[in-house]
Amino acid sequence: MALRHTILAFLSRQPLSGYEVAKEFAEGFGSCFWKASQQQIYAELTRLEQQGKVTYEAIPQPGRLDKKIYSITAAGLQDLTDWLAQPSEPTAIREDLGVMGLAGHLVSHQVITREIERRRQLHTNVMQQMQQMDEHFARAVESLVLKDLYMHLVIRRAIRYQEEWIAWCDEALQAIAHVVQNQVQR
Amino acid sequence: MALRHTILAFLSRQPLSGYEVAKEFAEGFGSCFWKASQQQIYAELTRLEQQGKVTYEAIPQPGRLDKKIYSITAAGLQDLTDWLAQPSEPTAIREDLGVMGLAGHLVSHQVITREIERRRQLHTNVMQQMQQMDEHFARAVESLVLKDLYMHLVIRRAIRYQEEWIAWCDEALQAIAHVVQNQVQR
DNA sequence: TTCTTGTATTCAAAAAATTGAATACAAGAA
DNA sequence: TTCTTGTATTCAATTTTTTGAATACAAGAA
Repeated sequence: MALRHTILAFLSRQPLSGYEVAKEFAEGFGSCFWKASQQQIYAELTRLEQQGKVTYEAIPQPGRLDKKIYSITAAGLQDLTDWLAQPSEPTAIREDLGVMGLAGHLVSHQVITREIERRRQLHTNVMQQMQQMDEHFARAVESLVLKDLYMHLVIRRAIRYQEEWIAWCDEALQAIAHVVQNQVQR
Repeated sequence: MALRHTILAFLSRQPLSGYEVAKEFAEGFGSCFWKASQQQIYAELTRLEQQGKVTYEAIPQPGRLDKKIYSITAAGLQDLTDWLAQPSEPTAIREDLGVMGLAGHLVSHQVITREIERRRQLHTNVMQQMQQMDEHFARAVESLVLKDLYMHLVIRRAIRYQEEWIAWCDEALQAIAHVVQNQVQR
C-alpha cells in the first residue's frame, strides 16, 4: 500500500493538518498522481499516529474540534526510507478508456469519438494546471536543490502523462476517421 | 468498478474459460492495462453468471473439475453498452515511483538513480512485448475493421505509456546528474 | 523418477478503497 | 438574511482488492 507512504512523504516535506493533506490529494500532486478521499486520509493518519510514525500537535479551535497538525517521526522516516530502498513495480494503467476500446465495436463510432474528444479536453485542462504547478521549478532546473528537483520531476511526469493522453486521443481520432471513411467507400 | 466491464469486454470478443480470462489479464492487454488475480476473476465470473450476464458451457474433463467456457449474454451486452455510453473519468497514475519522488531527498541520489535505471529497463521490456502484440494490427491500420482498429489503439496506448516512462526516466536521470554535479562543484 | 511448468478451479481471511453520511462554524455572495 | 463555499474532523457500512492457500492432473525436463 502506498497511500501510507504518500502521506508520510508529504509530511516529510512539511507538517500538515489532515485537511491540508487531503487538499494535496485533491488539488496538488495527488490530483493526478494518487487519489484518496478525506475519510481515507483521516483514517490513515489515525493509524499512523497509533503506530508512532507521526505525531500531532492539537491546536484548539474555539467551539469546535481541535485542528491537528501532523509531523513525521523518526519511526515514520525509517518506514519511508525502508520503502524507498525497495524496488518498485510498474502499476497497471487501470483506465476505463482502455477497457472501452476492447468493446468499442459494440457501439457506434460516434459514441467512441465523442468520448475521446471529451477526454482530450479534460487532459488538456489538467496539463495546464500541472504546468502552472511546475512554473516555480521549471525556470532554473539545473540550479535546483535535489528536494525541489525531485518535485519538479514528479510534476514533469504528470505533465508528460497528460501530453501522452492528448497525443493518443489525436492518433485515435484520426485512425477512426480514416477507417470509417474507408468502410463507407466500399 | 471496471473489472466487471473488462471481463465482459473480453467475452464480447470471444467466449473464454476463467483460466483464459486470467491469462488475458496476466499476459495480454491486461498485463499492462488492468491487473486482476485469478481469484478475483473467478469470483467475478461467478457473480456475473448469477446475474445472468454471462453463461457457461461446462466441458467435462475426466478426473477433475469441469472446464467452464463463458459467453456473454444479451443482459451482459446491455450492461456493457450502458457503461460505454457513460463518460469516463481519468484515473490517477497511482505510481510508487511518483511517490518516491516526493521523498527522494531522504535517501542518496544513487538509490534514486539506480531505481530509475531499473525501471527504465523494465519498461523497455514491456514495450517490446506490446509491440509484438501489435505487429498483427500495425501493418495495415487503415484497412482494419473497427473491432481490430480498437484493439490496435488500445495496444498503442500501452506502447505509448511505456515509451513515456522511458523518456521520463532519461529526463530524470540527466537532470539528477546535472544537479548533483553542480552541487559538487560548489 | 522426481521436479517443474502449465492447465483449471475454488475457498477464506485480511487489507484497502469507496460511498454516504453527520457535525460545526466562518466568510462572503445573493 | 439565506445560501454557498471553505475549513476541519469523524463514523459506519459496503464493496473491492490482495494475499495465501488447497486441489488435481498432464507433459516434458532433469
